[in-house]
Amino acid sequence: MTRYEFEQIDKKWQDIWDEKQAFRAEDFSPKPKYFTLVEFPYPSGQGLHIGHPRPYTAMDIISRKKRMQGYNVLFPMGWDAFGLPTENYAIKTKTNPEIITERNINHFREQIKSLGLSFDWSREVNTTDPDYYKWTQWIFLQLYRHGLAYKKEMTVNFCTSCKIVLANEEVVNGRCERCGGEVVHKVKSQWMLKITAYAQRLIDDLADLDFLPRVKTQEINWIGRSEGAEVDFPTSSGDKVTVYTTRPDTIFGATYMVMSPEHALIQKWLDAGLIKNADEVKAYQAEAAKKSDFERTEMVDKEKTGVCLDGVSATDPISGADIPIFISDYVLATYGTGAIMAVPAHDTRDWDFAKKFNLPIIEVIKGGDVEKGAYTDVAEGTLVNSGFLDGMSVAEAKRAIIDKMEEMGIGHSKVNFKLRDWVFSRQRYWGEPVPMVSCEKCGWVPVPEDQLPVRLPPVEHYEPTDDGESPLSKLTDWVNTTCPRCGGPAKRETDTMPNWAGSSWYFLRYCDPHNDKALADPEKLKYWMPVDWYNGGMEHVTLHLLYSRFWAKFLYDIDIVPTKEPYLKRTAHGMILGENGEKMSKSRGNVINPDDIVSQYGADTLRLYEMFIGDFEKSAPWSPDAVRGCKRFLDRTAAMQMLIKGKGSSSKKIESGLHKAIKKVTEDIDSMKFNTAIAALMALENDIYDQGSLTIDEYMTFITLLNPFAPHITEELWADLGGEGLLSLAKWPEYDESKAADEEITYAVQVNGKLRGTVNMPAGIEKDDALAAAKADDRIKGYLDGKTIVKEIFVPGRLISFVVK
RNA sequence: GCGGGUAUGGCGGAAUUGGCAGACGCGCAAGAUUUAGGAUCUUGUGUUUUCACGUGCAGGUUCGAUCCCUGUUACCCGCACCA
Repeated sequence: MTRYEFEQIDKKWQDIWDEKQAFRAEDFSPKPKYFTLVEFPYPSGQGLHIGHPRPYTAMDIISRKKRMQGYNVLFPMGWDAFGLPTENYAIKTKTNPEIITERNINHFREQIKSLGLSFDWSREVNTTDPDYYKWTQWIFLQLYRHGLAYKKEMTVNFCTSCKIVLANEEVVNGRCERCGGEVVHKVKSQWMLKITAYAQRLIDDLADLDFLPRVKTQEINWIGRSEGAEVDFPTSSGDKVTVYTTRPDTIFGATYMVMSPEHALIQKWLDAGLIKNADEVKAYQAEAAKKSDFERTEMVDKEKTGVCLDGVSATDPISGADIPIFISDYVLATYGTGAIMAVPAHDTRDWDFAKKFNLPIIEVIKGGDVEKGAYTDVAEGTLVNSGFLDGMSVAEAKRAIIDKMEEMGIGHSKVNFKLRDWVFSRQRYWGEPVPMVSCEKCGWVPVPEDQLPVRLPPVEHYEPTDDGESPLSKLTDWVNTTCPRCGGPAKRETDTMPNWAGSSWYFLRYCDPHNDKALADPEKLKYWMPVDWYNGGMEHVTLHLLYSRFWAKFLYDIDIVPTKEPYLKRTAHGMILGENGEKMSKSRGNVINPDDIVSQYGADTLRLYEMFIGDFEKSAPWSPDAVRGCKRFLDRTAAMQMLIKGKGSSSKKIESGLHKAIKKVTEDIDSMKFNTAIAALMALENDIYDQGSLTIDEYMTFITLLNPFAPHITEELWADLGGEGLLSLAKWPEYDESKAADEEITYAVQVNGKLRGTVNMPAGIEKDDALAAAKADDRIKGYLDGKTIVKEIFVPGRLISFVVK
């Protein structure tokens, strides 16, 4: 073979690897284990996107190299197959989603297999398989038993287009993350998961993990921890209002209080007739309730609105000052206590509000001009107008005031999180049924574990009902059941789980995918877990990644899994954009189909190009021309065998080049710098062509280094030239520093910081000899003649620099 | 507004304890070969006629700055009234 004959060899080697089960991970092997993970895809009807192979190939390269380095590698693949697009397609075509899913999976599997990825296909999982979702339901029951799943009547985000309830994480700029539809608030009874109970640990345990810094910061910001205090303010009604503040030190500057329009006490005061301007207050409440999330987002930076309560006021418990109470939608009911003390001098939002409503602004921290704007610096400035706090720094005052409040019994320090509990119910068909039964006498009763899985029953219509209930609710035969506790009449839960459920634990199932007694054998989990390296998209950091860490931590707490964190290392890939630099989409007409590239240039070309396209972490535009450059490189690699002469080493230059390449490729794979690893191999190949010959041993090493990137062509060449066994299972080359050393090094010579020439010198040259040689160089001489050398700098292996006067 | 990031030829991108800027690939140009070629091979390719100038912009530190410091501009991503 003198070029990459992909038409003949791609399929051939894929079949051989399959047949020999070359990439099968072995439970309990004495070799060191290595668990590499890619995010399993949602098998959509569109088939594989050109973006999919990028992370898959990257992790395949890492897995293949690890395998060749003697590791027992677990590199699995599966299907995250519950979800809305399938359900919507089912509605449109009146086809069973199960059938659509099977068809899509088969198509995806075939496409993925055509890329020659070294997955252990014997461990394939599918979230929609009852043998799989039995355990998703089982985990839900454990969460329920431990008080971490609860049903709650609450305001939820509802996508008007998908007709589905969304988790907070699924609402983007007030719109549906998936379809962009408008999100409104609805009050519904929902299953919730208490992820907030793990908020602190989800932050703390990041410290020991090898996650990209931006992944860590994004998770930390999303969880949104803040330290402050809760303080009780007495009111003229006799009720106390508790506020949350991160700036208790500024309490002497509190000139009014703001409560969210939804605050329970407002309703109480209205009912008791304490509020004289009740009509105005009610009107404001109604208006606030009407606003969708999108409108509310739009409100940011717009003028503040609100209504002052006439008839109820509050008292500052420290200063004793009487202050008015407002309601305003800039205070959220869902964060803190739903009420704040407003300190306009030192909070921008309060300042805006105070200016609009002509409220007093009292400076309590010196350092700014509070008539011009809020002074919010906490690092500098001292307390003024604050009684016993005067003269203290912000940090000192915080401590002092909290001590005082605790002493008085009116407040205490408090940590709050932005993270909310996870809305876990969906009123849809294509998801795992929530395994709960509602009994008139016993309330919510879990389905006994021996009755799992609660299978999705066949239905005739997949549309959600007009009242927003799941299609399952129409199946009276299925809904009506008996209570597992008392045997009386009961109804099944008709909500299903969100598509994040099955993906929250799939990596565990890979360790033991066919177990029907447990979600996985504890011994196998102990052997394989944690995942050593997990690569995925940045878009999943506050969704899937956080959810699955939560589940893994819970399962660790109840002794199901052996590690407190599921993933040791997390990296993220960039997107592949269209040729025009825009995101690929049908409407833009810039979509590239991976099948076309594979059939036109071969799988190895696609793999190589996606790795060569640019920095793995960044997005990069597709270039059809550059794809051909990669094909050319592979063709030249095959043709290079015509240059083979003899054994051993052909020249010092190629020997050292080869060893440098071993080092470079090995290190670059470990740091995901695939583009420079490939560039190094291309440069070496150019050097070999320049020399005109190489030995069989050198050639074999070269194709071994290339194998993780281009497994088909290198496997074929290896076999052609009499290589033993499969190249994919051969030994990774060892780097030998002594062989990588050059005999001669080109030194750069500078005079007064400017490059004036280069001089070749023996590798081990001493400083004095090097300086003498540089001074003797004709070109350099010209710059030194007639000048005094005031400084001589020698950087071994790199440069010589003269400073002259 | 807050948090994170980026800025280098015609294009994608290289270059780290500060040491030859532009590796590698694409594109382009000339030539060879070919019936032909979106094939292959060879050579050249940052700008400039020269001096010289060049890593978003303006300064600074240094013998020496894409890299460190100060200021500034543009763009991208995430969050967004979280008290």
